[in-house]
Amino acid sequence: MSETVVVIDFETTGLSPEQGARATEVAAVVVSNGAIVDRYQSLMNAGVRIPPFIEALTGISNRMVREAPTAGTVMAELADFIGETPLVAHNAAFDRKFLQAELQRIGRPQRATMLCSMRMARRIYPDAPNHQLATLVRHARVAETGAYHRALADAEMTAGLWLKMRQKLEETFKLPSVPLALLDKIQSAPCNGLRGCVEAYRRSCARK
DNA sequence: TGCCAGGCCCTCTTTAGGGCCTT
Repeated sequence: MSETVVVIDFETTGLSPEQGARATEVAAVVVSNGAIVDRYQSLMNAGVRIPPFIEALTGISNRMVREAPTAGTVMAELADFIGETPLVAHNAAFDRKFLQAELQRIGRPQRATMLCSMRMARRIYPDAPNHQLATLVRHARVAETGAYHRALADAEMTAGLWLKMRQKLEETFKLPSVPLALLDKIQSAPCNGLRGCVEAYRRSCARK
């Protein structure tokens, strides 16, 4: 039994909302008891032009977005979908700033916590060639569910990676479960502090 | 094609610099 999380992924027109970048697509998948149990995905029309480089990167064209629901409509649906469930994203700092910026535009502050699968992977797979999502998916033998740089496929593969990392922690340290509180401590500790985090967690459990 | 930002992380470090990662 593991706590439910929502894995989220944004495709955007650039790297920073403060520089005018907007979301073009979002996906969120609910992960519960070791599997994806629900999905949300939508392109969104924020009324901005997608640069050619981003069109080539994601395959999301200006024409596709023109025919999509407005960003406000999609973000309201997304906010209802995720509620206050803890979130996970690959390089969460990136998705967090777009989630906050887009929700702020519709007056829906985001309260859920967000864990980072990339920070977690740096601690659990320190020997991976690098910690890009695509590399980690291959390294951890996660099923590839679609094209990279599309929101639903990236969210699903991040969810798969998340489940593999939890499984590896359980097997390596003989843990009956891996609570989010422990994962939060692991991702906040130094990269070489994984074992120390787990041992501290064991001691805290033994005292209870 | 890859710059734009910014937080994380390592090291030839901590009074800093540069690579990684996301689009």
